[in-house]
Amino acid sequence: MEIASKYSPAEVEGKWYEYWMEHKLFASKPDGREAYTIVIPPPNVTGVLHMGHVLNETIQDILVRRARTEGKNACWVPGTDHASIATEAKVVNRLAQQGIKKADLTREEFLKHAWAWTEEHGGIILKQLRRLGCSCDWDRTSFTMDEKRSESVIKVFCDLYNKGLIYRGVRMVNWDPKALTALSDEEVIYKEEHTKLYYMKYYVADCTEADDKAWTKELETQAEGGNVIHKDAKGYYAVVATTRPETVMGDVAMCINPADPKNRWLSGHHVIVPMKGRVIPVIEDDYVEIEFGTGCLKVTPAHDVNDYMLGEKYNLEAIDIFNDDATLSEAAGLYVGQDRFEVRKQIAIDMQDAGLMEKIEDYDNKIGCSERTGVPIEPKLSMQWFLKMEHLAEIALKPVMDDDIKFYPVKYKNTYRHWLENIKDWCISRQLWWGHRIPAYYLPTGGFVVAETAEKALELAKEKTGNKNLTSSDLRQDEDALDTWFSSWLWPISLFDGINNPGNEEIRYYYPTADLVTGPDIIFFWVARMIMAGYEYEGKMPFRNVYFTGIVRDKLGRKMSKSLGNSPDPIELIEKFGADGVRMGMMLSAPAGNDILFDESLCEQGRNFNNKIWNAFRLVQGWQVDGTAKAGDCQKKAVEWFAALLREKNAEMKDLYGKYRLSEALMLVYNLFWDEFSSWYLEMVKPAYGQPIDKETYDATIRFFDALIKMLHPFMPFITEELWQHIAERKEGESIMTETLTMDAPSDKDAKTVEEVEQLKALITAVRGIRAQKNISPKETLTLQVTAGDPLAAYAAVTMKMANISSIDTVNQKDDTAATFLVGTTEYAVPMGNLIDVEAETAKLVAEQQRLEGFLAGIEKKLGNERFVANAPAAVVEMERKKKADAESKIAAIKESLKKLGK
RNA sequence: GGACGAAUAGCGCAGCUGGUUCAGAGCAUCUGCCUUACAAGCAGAGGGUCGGGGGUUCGAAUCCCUCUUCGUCCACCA
Repeated sequence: MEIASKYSPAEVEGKWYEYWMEHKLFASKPDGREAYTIVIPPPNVTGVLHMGHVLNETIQDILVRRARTEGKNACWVPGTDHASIATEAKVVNRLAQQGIKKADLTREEFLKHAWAWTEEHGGIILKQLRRLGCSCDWDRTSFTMDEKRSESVIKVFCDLYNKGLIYRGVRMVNWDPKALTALSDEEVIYKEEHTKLYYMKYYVADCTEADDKAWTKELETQAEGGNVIHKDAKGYYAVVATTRPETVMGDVAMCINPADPKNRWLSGHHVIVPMKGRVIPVIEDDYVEIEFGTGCLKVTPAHDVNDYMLGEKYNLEAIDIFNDDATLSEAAGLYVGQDRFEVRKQIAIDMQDAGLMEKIEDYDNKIGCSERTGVPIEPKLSMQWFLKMEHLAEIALKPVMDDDIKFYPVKYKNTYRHWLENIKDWCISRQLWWGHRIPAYYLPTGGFVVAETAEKALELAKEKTGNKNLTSSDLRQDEDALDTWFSSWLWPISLFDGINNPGNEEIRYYYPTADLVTGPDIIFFWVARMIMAGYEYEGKMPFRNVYFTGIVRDKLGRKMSKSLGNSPDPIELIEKFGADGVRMGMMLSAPAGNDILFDESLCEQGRNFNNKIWNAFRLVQGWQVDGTAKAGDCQKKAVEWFAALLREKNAEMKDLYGKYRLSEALMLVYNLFWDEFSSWYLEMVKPAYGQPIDKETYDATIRFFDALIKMLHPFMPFITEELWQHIAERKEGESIMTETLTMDAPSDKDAKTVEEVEQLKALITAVRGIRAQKNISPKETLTLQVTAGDPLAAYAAVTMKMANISSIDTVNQKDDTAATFLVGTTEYAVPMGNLIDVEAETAKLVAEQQRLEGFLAGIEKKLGNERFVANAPAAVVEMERKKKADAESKIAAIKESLKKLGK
């Protein structure tokens, strides 16, 4: 059968994925085997595959497939996340394009649109995962808002409420004026921006005659370290620096530091809010930084977290001057209905015109922005639901600190600890419709009940009010939905229905899951909270190991983004290089925790490797097998060596997997296949053209090939499955995927064999090097001379074949015209006849001699150092002595050779 | 402003508790080859003194201090 010289992924990938699906090879049910579970970090239901997913999912697939080769019952559960803000925003946008405003729809109507959108776009990403070869148990596909998951969320909400961990209250929250919802602290990202610092005049409202006299005097003396008093035609004034002049309408006080000498004169006075004209008190608190701005702080409790704290402390009124969309409200009294940023510009102009602006400076500031919509968040007082975190943080900290749950890389333990130790209550309500609706029901008489269903709520309501005549229409369910992460944090439990159906067979079998693979950006959002929920609801960790991937960047180190256009479409890459090639390209440069600089050329390398495997197979597959022939010495030695090498490398692989050093594991098997197997082993056993191969060697080669593709399978599932069918007697329904890879541990003898062959390779390479230097064709046969005691004598047949040597002669005297070289301390010589270039050969030897003499001098110096000999361990000293002896004998050999050359 | 991490061949990286894997593989580069498995390949070669400085030690890429540069996270300086 003629096989193409180039591997064509497109022809095999689809076929095998179908085969795996058809035979339910990814499916898992609890059984007697050890479970290996991964739950997918659910991508947004309406998302599409990007390079970050490719990295993440490839790693998970490698781990899952590896677990299968170890004989474990591997279960990878896929699913998607409803991503409330992101999805709702997309739906709102689409409706807007159709001329529909969300405000004009009822909740039910809106949700109908949202579900339609979800069905239209949902699951695209899951289909794309199949192209990548992901071996998820698709029958288990879940959605954070499907029935079971929703039920779990509501149950947990009620439970936490009943435990007193959930409360409702008016607090300062992060308000997203675009999405019109509160956000958790984690959803706020800070961006550096160039802004202005406005210095505004607050005239003193209550300047007495005595004040005037005293201040006038101080103004004249201008004493160092004394009051800094401002006065103009309109009177005395304080200067307040702010980045947000538009909030002056909400000012209820001015605050100075009691220890601030500059502003002592203002103590106990009142000042007039510019533009607004309201008279406000000057209060004193050491929260105010003396050195910042003028040391005077305007206090706007409704619009700043810290001002809010001051407001609480000094019992100040909070005037909310913004509407939900961050336009100015009636309460502002000025600029009503205008946007906050327009007002900022306008009020600055107006103040300047009114002589109320002292100056404006440039200022670099950090602005908190909504993670989803990108708009600057507005600190806002509002009624929200919160989850107390103290207890949950406590139960989640210890297991990570104690390494019950291991983080890879470990540096994230610090990050984790710091967050948990400084945690604040979690704002879990969102003013959105797309999500799990909060199961709180308000009573007509005030107050509320929390219950899993409307029916139960009614019962509770009757009890609470004592009114038996209440009907469900008297109750009004809370309009808010829950934060998306309030469902994601249950994912490892809810996927196995452990909330609704505690202690069921599946949760007992699959939980705790084995490994979690995710990005460090969601360590707080998701990882930490899953750990909390895991201990709260299962009493156990949700996963044993967390593998944090890096961020995928382009080769210039920039984040991949749509706007930069530097993010390749994974599906296009797969079409170009094959899924196996893309997977390998991704893994080649993806050590845990480091950012990945992705470059298409890595996929090319992956594709080339596929081709290499393919061609190695073509070679083996084309051999004629002679059942009666005996294996030659060369073949025997080769088989013996490669068997030893495989055992060693397999053990190394195991170690690397254990440390989650997957790129190194891939590199190892890449070298093993390409260099050791293809370049060395196959060349050793390869029969002469047109000749058959003996059965013994052939069978061994097939066994090796089989082991190699099994080692490769987790990384490159498609090509390995394709080739496995040709070398194994596969029955319908069987797959390389479910084959276990068993191999003996390497022995000391293996180590010795491998080491000998390393020397042998050095010998062969040296001969080839001589050919390259002297321009001797590989086809031209040479002879080799060695002085007595050749340690590689047992491999003579291999040497002769690989270096094209006709005879290896043990001699006392090397040929005068030989090119010589050393392997270890053994000197070899290749007689060159008239091909020898005496000058070049001499130069080479002299250089080598000089190098060795330098080396020797270093060692002698070391050994001459009494303190070294006295203090260093005996083994180290012994080693140095051996090095010295070796160097000396090498130098002697070179001198001998030089003499032969007449130098 | 804190905390953490990183700096090793042209590039992206590995080098665990100091001395035989010690200066490493991969890609790239250079030279020679279309040798009938593979030019998406084969054979061979060059290249770094381990960010700077100081210290500990018989001995430092490895431990300590310091500086520089980058990155990440956290933080209420309006």
